[in-house]
Amino acid sequence: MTRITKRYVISQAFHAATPPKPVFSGTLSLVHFHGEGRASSNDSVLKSLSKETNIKEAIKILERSDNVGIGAYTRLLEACIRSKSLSGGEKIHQYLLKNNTHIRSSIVLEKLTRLYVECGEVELARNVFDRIPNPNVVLWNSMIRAYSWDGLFDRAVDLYYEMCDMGVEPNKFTFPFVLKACSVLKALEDGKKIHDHAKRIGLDFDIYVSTALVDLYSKCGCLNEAQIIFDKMPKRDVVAWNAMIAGSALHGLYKDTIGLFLEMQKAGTNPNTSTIVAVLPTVGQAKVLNQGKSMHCYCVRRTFDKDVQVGTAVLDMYAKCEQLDYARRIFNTMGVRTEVTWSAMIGGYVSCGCMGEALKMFDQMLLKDEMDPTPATLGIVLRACAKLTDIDRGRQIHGYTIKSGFLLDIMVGNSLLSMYAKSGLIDDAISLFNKMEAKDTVSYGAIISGCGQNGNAKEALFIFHKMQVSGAHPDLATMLGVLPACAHLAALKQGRSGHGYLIVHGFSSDTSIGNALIDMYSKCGRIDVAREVFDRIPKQDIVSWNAMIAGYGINGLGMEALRLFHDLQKVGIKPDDVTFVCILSACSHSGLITEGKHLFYAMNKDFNIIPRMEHYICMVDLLGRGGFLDEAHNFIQRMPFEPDVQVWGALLGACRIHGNIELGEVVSKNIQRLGPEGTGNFVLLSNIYSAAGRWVDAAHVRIVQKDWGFKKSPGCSWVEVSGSVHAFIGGDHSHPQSALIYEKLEELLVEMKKLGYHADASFVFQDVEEEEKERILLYHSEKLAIAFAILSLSPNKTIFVTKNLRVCGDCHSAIKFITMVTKRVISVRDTSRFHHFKDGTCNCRDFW
DNA sequence: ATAGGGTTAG
Repeated sequence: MTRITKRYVISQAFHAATPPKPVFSGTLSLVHFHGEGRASSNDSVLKSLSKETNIKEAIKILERSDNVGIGAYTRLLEACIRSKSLSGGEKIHQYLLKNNTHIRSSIVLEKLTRLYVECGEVELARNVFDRIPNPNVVLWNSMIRAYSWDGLFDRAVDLYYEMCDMGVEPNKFTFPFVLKACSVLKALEDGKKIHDHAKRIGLDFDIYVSTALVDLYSKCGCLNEAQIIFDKMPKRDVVAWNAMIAGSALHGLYKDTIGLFLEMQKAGTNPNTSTIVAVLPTVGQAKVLNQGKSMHCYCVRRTFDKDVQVGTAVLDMYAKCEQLDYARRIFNTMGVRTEVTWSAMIGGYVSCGCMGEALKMFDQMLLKDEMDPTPATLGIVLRACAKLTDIDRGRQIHGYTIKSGFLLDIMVGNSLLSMYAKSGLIDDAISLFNKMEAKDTVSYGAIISGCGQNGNAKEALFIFHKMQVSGAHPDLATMLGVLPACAHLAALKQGRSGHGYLIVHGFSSDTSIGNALIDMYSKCGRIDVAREVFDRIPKQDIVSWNAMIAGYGINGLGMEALRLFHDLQKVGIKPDDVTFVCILSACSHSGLITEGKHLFYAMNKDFNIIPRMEHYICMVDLLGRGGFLDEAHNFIQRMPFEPDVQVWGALLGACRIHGNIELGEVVSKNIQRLGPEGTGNFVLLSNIYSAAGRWVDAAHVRIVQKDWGFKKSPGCSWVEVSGSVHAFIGGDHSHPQSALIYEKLEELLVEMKKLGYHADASFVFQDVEEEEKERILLYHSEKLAIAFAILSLSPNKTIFVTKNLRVCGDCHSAIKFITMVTKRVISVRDTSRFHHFKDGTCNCRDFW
């Protein structure tokens, strides 16, 4: 799609730049006609030929003349070629066919082939070409070149092989054409074969052939190979330098590119606009503003800046260096601006976060005549829609991509996908994804991370498997979507196999990958492996440290988290706001209240980080869990900004743990005042009432909740057994081994009771008989998952169960008994942390 | 010359 658009633009430009020319104008071939036949009839032919519309006339005259030799036709055709008169040539062709004259003559067929080549009619050219018994190398060359010009690169390469098969030896003009085609196709293997061929003929040192080889190898990523050929060139012109520079720029090698740019000038070759246009993007990528400025000066000195492409490249460089004012100034002073210029400017605003300005410019662009958005423009604007979650505009653009046909452009499709996914419209994203005909690695990456971010990790992993079957190759970014999905599901086996894949493909030393692995392993309960990964990351960044601190936090290893926080300061990396969220919640989970309070104040005083809502949530949680309910309440009231639902929710949770009904009621009034966001809080409040036996109040809360239209999401627990995830909801009978599972639970209950277990009825939130309560509790999802795991996993194996809500208090105590009865180690990950149960205790020290 | 998927908290 992109290609078609570009060609459309180019042909428009061509028409605009070329004034209508009288065909057969000037002195062309007139002289030749005089040399042959009878002067009188030829003279009249020539006269009528001076106008294209008179070709028919010319043919009539030829028809009337006797003994018109083949030369007259070939010269006529030659004239058509020079003036690119397709219609004239076609008329002659038709005349020859009709009269069956000279139509098998090689010389006529050659001229016709060349005519069609020059007029861009490749298929017609090929048709005639195939009738020539032994075309010479020049004709083969122009045919190959014609395919290349028309974008039919694969056919250009095919034709080269055909030519060799026919025993025609390529010359120094053949190689540049066919190598160019290989370079565009990234057909390295073909390119190498052709390179060998050129070597055998001894043409590989020709400046044009060498340049084409440099271009081929550098575009295919073999920069060393390109450099070797480049170094061996006896002479290098600006095109050769540009090929080398463009190759290194393409791979984002800023230093090498600038090095070549300087070297070129030292060698006495002046850069041209193509050089500049190749170099500037790497300057922008590397954000080296000073270098960019001096390149800009160079352009001004050589008046390159009048060139649209150069101007656009300079503008883009400033935008990438976050110098929007410079970029805008360039934009304003440019005499000519193309769609690319506008797109670059809009893109600059988007990456700098100025969405309003970006959308304003996009609207202005739409109002301009003869200025239509390109696929790239739409991609940029969709990114803005995603960041703003401007769904209306996003959908509008979706409509436009359908109408314009741009939806077939895979990048546009991917931008739409990620716009929907990031706006939380995962169903729209999935349906678009299913409709997309061509899907690449990026499409899969977008939908996988989209599913993960929208809480559908299972679907994410399912699509990941489909991706591998489809033959698309997961890359680094794909895995950065897959690993969090594994982490969410605690799917250790799948996460581990992902880790293996990353090692095999050489991605495992990447920092972001390491960070995602730390998170995955620590959420799968393997804090030891997480630490190993952390220690092996060659260049840790702040995210690595944060992930590791958080990992210790949810595993109840607060002291380890604090130790790491102190190590962090020793290495000289500055903690960021997220670091404090991690360390404060780590303190909270381990009951390290003094340390947490200290850190909260140090955060502002020593680290210059102003606490955000998230930090207040952590602090309320820390104080509340620790039993300092009034202090937590005071803390909220002293907040410098309005606390949100989650802050009050943290306090309500603490009221639940410590059974404080009075404060719980105050808090829940505040929550209801703040609006409908706090679904989970209804459950908490109702639980507080029912724990105290106030069934009527509890029921009332449930009724209000219902009236407001909220559903409590059912508790769900799952466990991974030999690579597949088995999920259970409370009282669930849908599992194939259900009967065995319930039998096991009854058996366990008997043993647990012998050791002193009593079902804690305060966790049953319905007013039913005691025995019924015991059953309800016994069939909680976490207990079902544990029973299934006991049946399925060998006794020496730790059982990992994951739950979508907080683990229930009765289950928490029951699991302790289960570890005593079965002598097994059980870990439960709930929404807030890990509970590692062993020998009748849990490492959360009942701080759940 | 412009463009797509990405890790940490709760």
